[in-house]
Amino acid sequence: MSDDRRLDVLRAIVEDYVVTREPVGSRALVERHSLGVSSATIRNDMAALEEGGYIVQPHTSAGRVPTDRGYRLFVDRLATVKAMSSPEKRAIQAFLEDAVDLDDVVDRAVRLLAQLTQQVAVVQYPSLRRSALRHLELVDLGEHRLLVVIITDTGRVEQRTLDLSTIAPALSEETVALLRVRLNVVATGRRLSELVVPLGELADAFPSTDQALVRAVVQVVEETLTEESEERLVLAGTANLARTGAHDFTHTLGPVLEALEEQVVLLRLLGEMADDAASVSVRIGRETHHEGLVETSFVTSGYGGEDAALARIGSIGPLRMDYPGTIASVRAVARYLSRVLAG
Amino acid sequence: MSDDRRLDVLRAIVEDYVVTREPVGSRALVERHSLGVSSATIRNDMAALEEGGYIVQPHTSAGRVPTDRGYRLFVDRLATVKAMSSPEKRAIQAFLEDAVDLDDVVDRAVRLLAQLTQQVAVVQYPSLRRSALRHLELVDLGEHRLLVVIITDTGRVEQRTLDLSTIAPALSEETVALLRVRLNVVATGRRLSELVVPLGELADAFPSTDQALVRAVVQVVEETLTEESEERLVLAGTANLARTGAHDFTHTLGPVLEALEEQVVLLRLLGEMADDAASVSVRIGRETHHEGLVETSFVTSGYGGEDAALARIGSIGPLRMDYPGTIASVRAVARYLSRVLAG
DNA sequence: ATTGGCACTCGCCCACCCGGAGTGCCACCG
DNA sequence: CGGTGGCACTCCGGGTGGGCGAGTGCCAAT
Repeated sequence: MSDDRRLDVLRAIVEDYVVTREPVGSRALVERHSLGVSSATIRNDMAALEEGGYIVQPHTSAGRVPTDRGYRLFVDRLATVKAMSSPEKRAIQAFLEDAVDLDDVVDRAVRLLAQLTQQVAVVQYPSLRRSALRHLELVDLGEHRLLVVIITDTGRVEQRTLDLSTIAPALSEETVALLRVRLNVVATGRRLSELVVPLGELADAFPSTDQALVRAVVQVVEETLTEESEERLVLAGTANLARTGAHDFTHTLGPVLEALEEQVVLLRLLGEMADDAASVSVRIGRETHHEGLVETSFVTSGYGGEDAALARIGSIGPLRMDYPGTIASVRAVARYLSRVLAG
Repeated sequence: MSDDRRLDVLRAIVEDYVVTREPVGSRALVERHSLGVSSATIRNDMAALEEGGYIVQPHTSAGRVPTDRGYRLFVDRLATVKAMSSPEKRAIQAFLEDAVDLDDVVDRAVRLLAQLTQQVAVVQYPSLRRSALRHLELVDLGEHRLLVVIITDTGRVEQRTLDLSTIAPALSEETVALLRVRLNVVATGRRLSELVVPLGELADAFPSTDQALVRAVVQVVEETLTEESEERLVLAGTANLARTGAHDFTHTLGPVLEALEEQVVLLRLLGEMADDAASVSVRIGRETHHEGLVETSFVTSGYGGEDAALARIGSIGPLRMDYPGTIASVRAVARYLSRVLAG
């Protein structure tokens, strides 16, 4: 008995099931794929695949459906990558290049990916922690309030206001100006990891009356760069869930929508997937480790950095999604997104 | 025949239907409400109400269901306002007051409203156009790029970057500083409507070499205050659509989700509703003028201004929603949101 | 105007049945 | 020993038909 053929059979089952959304039987398989053997042989192979946990039959006397494990084997060893056509590539690039600022780039990327995959797209904002700082700005708002603006080399702008009424009741224009200059000297062009120590030493250079102020500002900068670092997510295409695959979810898609609204869940998942070795990472069904997502798969890719990615972009769809196509789309958008951000 | 009783009947039908989600018949009505007449009489009234277009029966020999028109009459003349309990009020206020900045306030408000109504909540960011300016900041980013930061008295911060390479290749520190001071003198504490003329005159006070720069900056400020003025929307609770009322929508909830993703649609609607006289405005079914929303109703209220509202907050749910409850929740959250923003 | 009564209409539910797709197994073959 | 044709069996899905019950409209009586 040939192991190769069994894998061919699994591949055929996945491919057919993705298209028809119906359990696929042995006869249909030999008709639609040139496997060179009879349906009886396929039946034997199917029994073996079921034994191995790669497929199941919903009821006796029904065709087979891939399991999570079956999909996993499919994406790991069987999927043939689809290349994007040149016109598609050009369209993606052109669409992203037209963006006017970071918000616009992210917005365009997420809509584009939702459109390409006909699923739900997710884009994580470029990490502040891994970005380099371009500029720090302090603005005295009056009423003892100081605005801290942080600008990164990816174009991301983050702001925080700081209430100084208990710390520095009298805020002198000169102190602010001096602090602004020194902060920028220390911080510009560096990443957070290279920043903690120098920032900590900064306060020592100021007169004792101002040290509380300096420490407060430094603390806000550090907090913003760490706490909020992975926080922002943008979604698009939730309507695709209802449109294409209302029946892909056994009950309703309520739990899925809930999971998507809980950004914490997605952020944790994205974090886990960043640790995966490959550039494109796939989580199938239970591998998402979240109740609401057991009937979905999540394909993500890092973007924005040569060595370690700045953040991730991904697509969420039903278990029976077009894995090769989704992987190709996610990879392509990630690639061009990186290019646009670098340029 | 008493017109009053007919209205009572309509009210009873709406109230029952909202709870049971099933067509309500004459017998059930007299049992559950003390109308003091027999079911036969109710049947006559129902026939008249159907004649008037307020109710319909899905099939012959079924109970009656309110029409859009029936709901409209209900909210206009029949709904008895539910007062929020004091503990509820206190909880709302406390929850909103804990917010740390504008983004947080808006985020909390939208989640809170989604939770209270068990529907989809929408919050529009405070209008830039109607806000007063607190501060304008210019930051030289190098590489011929200038960052313009606009801060309003509601705490909203908006930023734009400006490419000056074609306008002012050599950007002097002094020019920027001078422009910053003058911009703030002119703009601080004013609203856009009071701002267009003075901003336009600003360039005249600069040497001719800098006028192009000044005009570019002024233009960006004006664009940001107008174009983007109503742009930002935040949603929450889309999962509630699937949870509570999967069967409230004849086909799927796909079209509804699509409409919600098209923020343009919601923005137009919010704009229209701002023109409505009352503080709380209700759109029922077709009144939304959007195909995807024909099976939903939209309850909104302005917030944040004594005379003209800064922006709107609202809740979207199925046609058969609890109108009095939703109206009460929307009004309450709007009120406390206004209070928090003003304080 | 209101009411009790009554004939009538349908939608819903359930039970039943049949066809067809698909399986597992077995005996047979190269 | 793997592959194949054949066959009995299972069981889902869909279609049919009948009874029930909720609800209506109408009418004659009060």
